[in-house]
Amino acid sequence: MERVSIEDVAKLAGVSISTVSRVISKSDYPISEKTRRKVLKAAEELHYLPNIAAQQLKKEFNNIIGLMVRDISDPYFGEIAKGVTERASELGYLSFVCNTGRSPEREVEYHEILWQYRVKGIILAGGGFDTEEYKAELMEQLERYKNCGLKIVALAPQGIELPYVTIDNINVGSMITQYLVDRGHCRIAFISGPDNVFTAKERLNGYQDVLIKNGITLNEALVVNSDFSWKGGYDACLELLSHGIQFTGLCCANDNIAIGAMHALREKGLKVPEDISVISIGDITQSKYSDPPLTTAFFPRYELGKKSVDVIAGLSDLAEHASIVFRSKIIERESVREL
Amino acid sequence: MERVSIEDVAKLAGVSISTVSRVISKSDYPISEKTRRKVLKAAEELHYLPNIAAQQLKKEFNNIIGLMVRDISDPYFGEIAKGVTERASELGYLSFVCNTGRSPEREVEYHEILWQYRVKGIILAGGGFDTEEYKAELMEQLERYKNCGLKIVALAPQGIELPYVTIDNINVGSMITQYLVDRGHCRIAFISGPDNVFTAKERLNGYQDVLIKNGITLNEALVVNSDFSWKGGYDACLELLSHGIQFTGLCCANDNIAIGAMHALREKGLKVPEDISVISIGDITQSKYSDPPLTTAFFPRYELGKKSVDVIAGLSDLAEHASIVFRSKIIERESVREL
DNA sequence: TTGTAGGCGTTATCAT
DNA sequence: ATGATAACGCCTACAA
Repeated sequence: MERVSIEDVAKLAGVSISTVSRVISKSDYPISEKTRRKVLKAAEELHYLPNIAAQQLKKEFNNIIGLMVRDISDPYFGEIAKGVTERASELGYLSFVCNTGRSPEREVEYHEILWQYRVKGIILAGGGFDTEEYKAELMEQLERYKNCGLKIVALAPQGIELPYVTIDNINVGSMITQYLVDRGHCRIAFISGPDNVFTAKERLNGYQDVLIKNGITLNEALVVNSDFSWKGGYDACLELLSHGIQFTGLCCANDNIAIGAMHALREKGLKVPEDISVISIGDITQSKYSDPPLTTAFFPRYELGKKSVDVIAGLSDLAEHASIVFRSKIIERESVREL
Repeated sequence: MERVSIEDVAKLAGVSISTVSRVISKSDYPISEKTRRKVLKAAEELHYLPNIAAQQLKKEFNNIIGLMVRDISDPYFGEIAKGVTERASELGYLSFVCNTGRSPEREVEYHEILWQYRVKGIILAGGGFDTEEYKAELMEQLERYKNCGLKIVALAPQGIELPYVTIDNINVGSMITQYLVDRGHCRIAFISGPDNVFTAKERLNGYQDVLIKNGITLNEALVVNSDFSWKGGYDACLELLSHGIQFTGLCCANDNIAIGAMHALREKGLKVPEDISVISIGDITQSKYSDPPLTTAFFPRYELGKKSVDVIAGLSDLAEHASIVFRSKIIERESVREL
């Protein structure tokens, strides 16, 4: 019973392996009902399931999707992963989750391994790094993928042209900033992500655009970087406060940052939203359960994940350099007050 | 350049495919330095990487680990997945993340697919269901796996004997309850998980044991089920409150529940820990950033994930029905007060 | 309707 | 030190 192959089934059923193959793979090849039953019975009895590696040898690609994330324990990526894995399994795919830990080198390694597995496509969930080296590596991979038909989809900006399923990060950065401006805030701080990550840069750009458009002077001391984590937000907020510059509004590049920052504010005796209004981007599940519940821009992570699988499966035809852009909107909760 | 195989490399290098194979697979077979270089150069030039499916055909198993989780977007599973994927890739494995969405049927489906991919092992991250049908199915799979050497490891109770890498859930349920008792609480409520999931049952048992041991009468109206989610905790807490029974302490089966419950308490004007002390199990990252920061029992999810990969890789020899049990401890923060 | 045989890309076993 | 060849398990023309 150890290694049961198609041949064992054929023997037990008293037919040829081609017949078994045809029955098992549900081809529309005509098979007498009697034979089919014999085969099915034998397969059942032996607990036969085809070896995918062997099937694979004939095909061009595996039914596998590679999902590249920076940190799968981050709810941001977790929700994307959920969308990807669920949709993938609906369509008969399996998903490799590749945790890069924010290391460009690991990411490149993963690309090679995924390629060896002949995955059908790769989803880049995190934003790319703005370094020449990283971009060059990525471009090279892409070139290879294009030649062989392996599909690639990005959910966040990579600094190069490729198929995107995403939201407009500049725009969402603007939205949250404008939201505060509209409510009378003009001293607005921004806690960003790492300064070499495109996602962070774009959101920050959106913030800056709005300030300029509204005639508010940019103040470098009001912008601080973090690493998109709770702790990062906490630390960054403390740093921001240490600058001693007054502000009434705080835009955060994601919800993690905002939750960490609110924690820091609380520790410093500052009340949200009475003293400081906080707004961010993400709408992760726990943003609803923070204290106060967080006002944040909806980011359709689950949908993004699902859609990107459709693109790879060829269900959603996305031209080579086209993009699918989802819309965002502000989820109003209780962390912002009108001045 | 489309599909480059070992044969292409052999041709370009002007050697036989066996030679290429020996060079590429780094066998300790003697190869002249000159030939080796020729082969490596050709491989480089063609961007050759071996097709794993083909290699697979020869081997018994793939270097793939299947990770079965209920909900990858839940930080509990996210952290486990991080431990698994990181350790896996250190050891040259890739991980399929299988999101079962708490459906036993999907779980069984996944087992079949993973088997077809000839994965090296499967990690059961969530607690099993206490239904005869589910257990029977699982037992059957296990039988098959045992026959062919596919390893299986559970991180949470499944109701049957198999290798575990886990913590003692009964004990941790007791620990948090005792912690409240020690601080003078005797009216203690418990928000559990789904009542057919072993993890939830065991933690609840621990709670009941402690109450009995301390001569506190069990009150059914103080125990409520949830689904281990934020919303579940929120709803369950509201339900609990609706029973109208006074309590000063609240044990939650996990941090999600606690965070949701604290939200409900806040809405009802109840202060934590002044009016109600809350304690739970998990120590997920955001438990530190809740308001107030949550006192909770440490649950080494990342370590559990890592260790289970070691077991599958054969690095940590775990006898067939033995277990590796991690220790827990209470992380004291600010959600509990002494009466 | 069913069976036979060749090939998918590798590795391992023989030869040379 | 290198090369030819037979598996590995499956699919698919092509035959019967």
